Amino acid sequence: MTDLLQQLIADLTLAAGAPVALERPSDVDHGDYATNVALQLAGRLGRPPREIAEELAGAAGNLDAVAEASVAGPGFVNLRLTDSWFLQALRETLAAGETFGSGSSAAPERVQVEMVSANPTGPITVASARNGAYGDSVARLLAFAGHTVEREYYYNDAGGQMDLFRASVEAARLGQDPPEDGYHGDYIAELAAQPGDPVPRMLAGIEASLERFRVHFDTFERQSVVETEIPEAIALLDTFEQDGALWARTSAHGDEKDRVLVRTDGTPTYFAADAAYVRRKYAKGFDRLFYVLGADHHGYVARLQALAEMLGHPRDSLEALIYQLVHLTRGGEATKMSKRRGDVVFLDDFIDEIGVDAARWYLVSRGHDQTIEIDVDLAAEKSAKNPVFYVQYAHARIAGILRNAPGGVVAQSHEVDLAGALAAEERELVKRLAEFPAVAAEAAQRRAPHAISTYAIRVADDFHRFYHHHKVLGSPQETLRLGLCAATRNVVARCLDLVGVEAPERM
RNA sequence: GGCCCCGUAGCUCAGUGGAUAGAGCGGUGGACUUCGAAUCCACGCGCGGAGGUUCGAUUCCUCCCGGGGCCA
Repeated sequence: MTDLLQQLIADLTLAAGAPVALERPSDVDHGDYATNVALQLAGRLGRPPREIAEELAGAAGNLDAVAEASVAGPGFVNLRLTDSWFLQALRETLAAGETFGSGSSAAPERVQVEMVSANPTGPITVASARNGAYGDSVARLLAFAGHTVEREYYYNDAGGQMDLFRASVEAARLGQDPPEDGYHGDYIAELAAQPGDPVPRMLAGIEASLERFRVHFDTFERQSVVETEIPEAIALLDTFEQDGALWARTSAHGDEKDRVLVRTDGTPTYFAADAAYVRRKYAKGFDRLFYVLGADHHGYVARLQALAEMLGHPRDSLEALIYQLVHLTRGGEATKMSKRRGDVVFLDDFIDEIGVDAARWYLVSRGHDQTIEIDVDLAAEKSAKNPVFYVQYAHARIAGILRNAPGGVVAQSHEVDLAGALAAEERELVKRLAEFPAVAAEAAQRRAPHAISTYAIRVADDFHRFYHHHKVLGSPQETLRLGLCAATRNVVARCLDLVGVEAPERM
């Protein structure tokens, strides 16, 4: 929310005597902004909503920013704002520059986002790519909101899966079939062709794929290291012995049942490693822990939160971000997603087909609670029709206009001024840009990067419409319109960055 | 059997209490001697079903139906 909008809301709240929320009416003829506060107050005050609305409209009409305030429908107050308000709003976004919309968090935290975390038994798949695309965008949103963010990748370097993986590579070296349920595929043959432990090389390959995908990790954590701290973690938990095993009393902390930590034979469970890992994370000083998990892991959330609580942290300071699975189809037929059978779609192949920008956009432009269905053939074939290019084109188009500006210079924000009445398309675009801080704040709070891509399309839409109707260079309003272009470019570039997509100067 | 997610336009999806529910793709017809036509403009169809909560429900609650997932 811009300062100007906040000021307007504060003034209206004072006039109404109750918190006012402004919204954009679906029909612009209703005004620039509207509020339903009279409808909400009517029940509480026992008065007709229209009567309250009339009073509020009268008070609002006296504000400098308001050109016209009217009552409509059952008790909405519609506001039309003055051109000078729009000018100020534009100046504000220009003056903020790169920081426009940032720092929305009232209480910045140190947070860790743990994501992907696939064991290095094969290349990253498209399913894991959704984890990375979503997790990384949430991390970007959180950082933009003012939090300090670390991205971590966690993997099991010592379990049965890794033994099977190494055995599969070894079998390939000897020209034998892989063990039962072992791994195969071209990548196994490639790893077998090189000597030594294949695990570090596999991990390096995964990291390279993710870097190419613009998902960067600050830290890599190994389970073999975490496991050494199991005793310290267990000492801090609420435990009891039964049937010769050691249990965590997770049922007293929101989990559906208690969990075994140490089996009767003395070996720790995976859950014990989880406990050590959670303890280690908090010990590093994080206020909040994010686990980005596929929907098939939703059953783990309660026990992880139980661990947080037993370790003395609020259970909701450990947040699981659950995303639904990706279903790939090829020519309308479902493709199998079994990594061990080697018929899965790898991230690198996916990127080769549709590009990093389209891949990242596609994987976050839907709600994380929504199953994604992607026809790989269609995505590749129709990439030029992908909305991501529509948004990128708006950026490139503006870059072109600004290159052609006299001297290549755009006026400073305070030099931007009105030159006659603003056109409808100009007012709509300014309003759209003014929404950005609220959109970014809500996207961060809801951990919902798809709100950014949805918004970016609207910005591009408003800009293309503005551009089509109004000449920028050489017009009497050149300075103002160049300012509008520059402000739009900043917002579009920021939106693209928040979802990991490049903002091209030329296309 | 228990739990989680989802049913919105022909298709893929936005919309977590407001006015006439929006985009993209696909379809039809228009707009380039003009700063970038990868653009713009015009035209159609829709909230799975039944109750409840209230001034008002696609949105919140209950049940049912349908799709996906996890656990047992």
